[in-house]
This record gives sequence, structure tokens and C-alpha cells, in this order.
Amino acid sequence: MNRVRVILLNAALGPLDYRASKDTIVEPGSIVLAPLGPRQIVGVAWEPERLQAGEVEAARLRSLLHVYDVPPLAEPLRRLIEWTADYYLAPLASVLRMTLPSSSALDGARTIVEYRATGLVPDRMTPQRAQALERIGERQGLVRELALAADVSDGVIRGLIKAGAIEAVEVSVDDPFPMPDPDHGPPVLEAAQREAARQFVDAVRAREFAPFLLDGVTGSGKTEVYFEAVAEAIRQGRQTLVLLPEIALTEPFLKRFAARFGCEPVAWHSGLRQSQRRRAWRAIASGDARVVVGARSALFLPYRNLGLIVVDEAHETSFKQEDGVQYHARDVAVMRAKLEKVPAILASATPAIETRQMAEIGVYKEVKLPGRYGTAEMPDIAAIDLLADPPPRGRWLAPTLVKEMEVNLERGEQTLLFLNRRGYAPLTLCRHCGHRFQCPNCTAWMVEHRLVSRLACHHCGHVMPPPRACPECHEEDSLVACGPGVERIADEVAALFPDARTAIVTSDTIWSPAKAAEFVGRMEAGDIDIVIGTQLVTKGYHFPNLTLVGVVDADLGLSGGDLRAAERSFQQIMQVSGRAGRGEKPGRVLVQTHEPAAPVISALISGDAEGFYAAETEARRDAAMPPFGRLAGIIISSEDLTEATETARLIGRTAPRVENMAVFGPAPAPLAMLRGRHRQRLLVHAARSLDVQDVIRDWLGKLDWPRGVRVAVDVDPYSFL
DNA sequence: TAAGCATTTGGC
DNA sequence: CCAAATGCTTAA
Repeated sequence: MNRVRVILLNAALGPLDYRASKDTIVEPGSIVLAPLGPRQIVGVAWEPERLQAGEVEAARLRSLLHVYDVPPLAEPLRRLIEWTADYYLAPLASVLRMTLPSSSALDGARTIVEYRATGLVPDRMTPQRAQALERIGERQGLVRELALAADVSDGVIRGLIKAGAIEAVEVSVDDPFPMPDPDHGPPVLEAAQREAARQFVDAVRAREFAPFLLDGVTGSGKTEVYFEAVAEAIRQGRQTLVLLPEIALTEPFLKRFAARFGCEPVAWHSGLRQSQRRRAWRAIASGDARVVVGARSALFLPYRNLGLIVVDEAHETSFKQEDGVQYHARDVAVMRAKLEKVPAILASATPAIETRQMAEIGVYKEVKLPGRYGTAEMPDIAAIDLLADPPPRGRWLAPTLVKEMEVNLERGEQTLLFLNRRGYAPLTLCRHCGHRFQCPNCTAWMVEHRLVSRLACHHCGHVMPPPRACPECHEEDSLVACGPGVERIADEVAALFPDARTAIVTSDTIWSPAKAAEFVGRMEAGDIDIVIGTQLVTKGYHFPNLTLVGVVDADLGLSGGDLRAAERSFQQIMQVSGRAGRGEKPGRVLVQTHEPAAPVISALISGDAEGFYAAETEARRDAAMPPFGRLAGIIISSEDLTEATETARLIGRTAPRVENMAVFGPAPAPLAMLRGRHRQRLLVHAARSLDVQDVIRDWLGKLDWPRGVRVAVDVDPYSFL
């Protein structure tokens, strides 16, 4: 009898021991099916010495039901799972869940039976049989398909099978993915790109951990450069993982990849169907999937033979997972590269201060691309002072911007208006009694979406039809929209330029790779003159005829006031500006602001990115904020207000006194209610040298709170709501 | 996390 | 009095 320690896919349970018969060796990493009470549940065998479990005598152990016939999770991945659970204070089972597919994908290789000719001539030949054999030739398929192709009945085919002229072959339904060809479409690189590519190729060959920051302005050809590293990994028969921030980005990426390597890579994202997920997972686990492109969740897949990790648009905050295990995919990617002993390339035109700092102190190697590729120049950025040059009442586009749009339209060039606000208006109120429409489940206004005629909460998804009368004072037609969203800007554009063809690009209109592809197609064909979009359009698109960008409200991002507000605004406007003038025509960017003198705006206009970064970095250093200090948020939530506040107070009261650590709060979270749960927050601020996770684990581990109260720890938080 | 069992609630 | 709803325990 063997004792096997198993982590079950159950976040509430620690590791449990099971029995396996003497002759079945269950090595660590094996995926197993275990009985749990009356249920059967998937789990993974683990090194017993690495996990504590309650001692259960051998006689009481139950037997494992099954060991799945898939490759066991390799050691580097097991260590990554442990590290992630440890660092982000998450249950091992929750991290493990991101690695494993649904149980149907684990079942044995599913095959179907197909038929093909053996070349054997049957003893008894008939005209139908001769016709069938002739027409079938090399073809292989189901009986029905062969009969159809040969224009004979099923019976004829069956007869031939019996006679031995046609044989059965087992075929896997998990079709292999096409193999990318590293020499399919080699690019023409400029000198700086060649030098950068050479460093990456060398690193892939070295088979050692090597973190890089690939830093170059938008349009400098970063993708072509890291593609050379991907090509090298393919040549070595090793796998590459490319992380992208959002699926909306994947479509143009897949096209570029296909142009370079002759076929599309394997995509991994939440939109995959069950069968696609199964096929991709198995190909990744077997090593057959050579290049995998995915969002965050592709990070924990069981690559058998990883050779390279790339994080594209590495500054994107969407790499931070905000529910479940609150991990930062960029940071976990670097850790995985370290454990797998492979290079990691973080590519960005506007790297995060955290990443720049790592390059600064020499932990990451910085590889810079100096200018834009080819003849393209960086766009010219200017501010529009909304106090000096205000839009007419009830309008949001300043006359200067409108004039530029008009000129651009006449020239037949494309314009992009950027406003990071979905819907028509962020707030609706009654002009008679002042009633404001609030979400019943969240501390948030209901946002009007006029295109679908709904009021929607952007936090919980609650929707309602816009009422004709105010629910408070019952006055009819008294509701007014306050402030602009992209739909309202689109209305304004339609009023100003009735003949212009416009498109709204937000997560409401571009919610699938197919939608993104359609939009890209229309842009490239010149079927769109003016795009109005949210941050979705700041990402990775390349439209040569897009020459004017208008930032509708540059001050919006600064209102939140968290530690990264200025940095984020800067990155966002730099990225959206980077969409302009990517072809031969120069680009122009107009930034509407109430505060043209604000450091962010003046840095953008003067092009002094370095100065801005330096000042931000110093401010962070002075305040001992990340990356010079550490933060962790503790979020307490419950449907019951009293329980939430009581628990938050308990946690605050029992905060340990530790040197180099301060605890702030509890206080009601800015989003005091979310999805029907009342929320309280604490913030832990500590020195870099302190193991905050350990302190918090110890602190919360001693406490008890009512069922129904959730306490979540957000290590290295990005959201302070 | 989810099933199974015990206890409470409330409809008639 | 019974069925449904709610709560608590347990899992190797």
C-alpha cells in the first residue's frame, strides 16, 4: 500500500492522504480522481514532505479512484503553484484550478474510427466495389463519408471492410495544431532591431533564466524583434508562451504571427469552447503546441517544454487579476521563467515604474529600440486648454479639435477620439427633484447606455430600462444625462459631421475576437472615418491612415487619486497617441485638459517621458511606496453591514505591532457596497525587507469571523476601491 | 466546496 | 402535520 498526499480542487480543504495500491506508482504532479465523502473530486499528488496534513492512520485511508493518463505537472510548475499560493495568500487549490482543465479534458484520448483502403483487392469484385475503391483512393473518413464520396451505398463500403479491402483506423479528435515555421516569413530588421533580436536569440539558446525589459516607443517594431526569439525557441523544439493583456488584442496579433510563421499560434482565453479548451490543453501538456498566446490564465498551463516567455504590453494593469487569486501575471510570468530556467521578455513602450526600477538596478536587462520603424515619426502632441478654448454648452469637443477633425476628414484620413467611459452618460438625474439613479447592489451610479436603451451598473452588471418618470417624484420626462460617455461623443460627432462614418469601440461593441477582426477589417478598408473608443483602442492596433488622435478628457484618470493615477494617465495617453501616424503620414495628437500645467500633461507635450518617470519614481521612493515599499489591502465583505464592520474592527484591533509596518483603517471602501456586499478596507504598508505575507497570515490565521464574511488579502494592490 | 443531515419555519 | 428552507458538519 502506498500513501499519497493529494491537493484536491477544493479551496476549503487542505491536503489529504489517500491510498494507492502497491503496484501503482503515483508520482508527484500526477492528476488523480479521489473520493471525498459521497463525491468524486479531481486532485493532484504532491510531495508529502512539502505539505503538512493531519495524521490519519493508514487503515482509515480511502483508495484513489483513478490516475489520469496525462503528463504529471512538472516540478517547476509545482513550485510555481506553491510560490503563487504563498505570495498571494491564496489556497493551493485555487491556484491549481488555473492549471487543470475541466475533468472531461482529462479523460483518455478520445478517438473515432475512420476507414481507408488497404490496397488489397477483394476476392469478389463487383462494379460498385470497383467504383468505390477507385473513387475513395487515398481518402479516409467515416463509412458515411466514404459512401458519399464514392456514390455507393453504405452496404458496399461495409462489404469491402469485411472483405479486407478497407480497414479501420483510430483517429484522435484532438487534431494536432499546425507547426509554426521559423523561416516562413523572416522580417527585414533595422540595425537596432537586429542587435536586440540577437540578444534574445542568444538568451533562448543559453537555456537560463534571463529577464529582459524590451523598451521602445509605440511602432518601433518590438513584436518583430521578440518574434526572432520565438523563432529560435521553435527551432529548438521548445514552447513559447506569449501573454497579451486582452482577447480584443489577439486577433491582429494572430494575423501578424501567421504572416511571420505560416500559421496561427494556439490561443488560450476565456472564450474557448469546451472542445477547443481540451484540445489546446492536451497539446500544451504534451509539448505539441509550440507557441501559445493567451491572456493571464495561460500562465499556469502545464507546458511540457517551455523555452521562452513573452509578456507583451507588460505595463497593462489588466494583467492584475482582481478576483479569485489576485495575482499579477507579469510578476508571476517572471517567476515562472525563473523556475523553468528560461528567458522572460517584458515588452512595453511605457513600462511600469516597478519594471523600470528592476531594469535600473540591473535585475532586468534593458533592451532599447530607439525610434519608430521605417519612416514613421512620433506624433506631435499638443494640449487644448478647456478653460481658454471651451466647447459650447452641452458639448465636449473644443472648437480647435473640431477644426482639426474637419481638416482630417477632408484629407480622407482617419481620426480617433479617446474617452475612457463606456455608455452615453455616467450619471442620470431627475431635474425636478435631483434623484440620482444608483445601483441597488453597488455604491455606483447607473450608467445610461442609449444604444441598447438601458441603465447599467458597470460593477455588477445590473440593468434596468430607463424609466419615463422619476421613481422618486414621479415627474415625467424629467431625467437628464450628466457628463459624456463614448456614445454621447458619437452623437456629437454625428451632429458635427453628418456624413462621416463612425464606429464606437468599447467592450460593449467589441466583445469577441471576431468582432475585433471585423472592426480592424473596416478600419483597414477605410470604411471608418472617426473612431470613438475607450482604453480598448489604446492597445496594439496599427492603422497607417489614422493621423489624428483627440483625447477628450485627459483629467479623468487623475481623479481617482491612487498612487498610480499619474503614471496610468501618462501611459494611457502615450499609448493612444501611439496609434497616430504609424504609416508614412505624420500624426497629430490633441489633448483636452483643464490643467495644461499639470506634470503629466506637460511631460506629454514636451515629450519629456524621462523627466516624468524620474519625478514619479522619486515621489514613490520618498513615500516608500512600491516598488520601494510594499502594500497589501485587506478587504472585508459581507451581505450584513454589521458583520462586515465588526469583522473589520476585529482585524484592525488585532493588528500586530511590527517594526517597519503600519496598518491603516478599517474604513468603508470607496466602493462601500459591491454586488450586494458591504465592504470595509484596511491597508498595510511595509518596508520592502519585511515578509508582509507572513505577518498577515499569522495575524488573520488566529482570528475567526462569522460565516458569510469574506476576508480577501490583495498583495501588491492596483485597485484601491 | 458541496452533500447530507438536523433543526427551524411557516403554510394549511 | 408536513414540506420547504436554513444551518451546521464533515470530508482522508
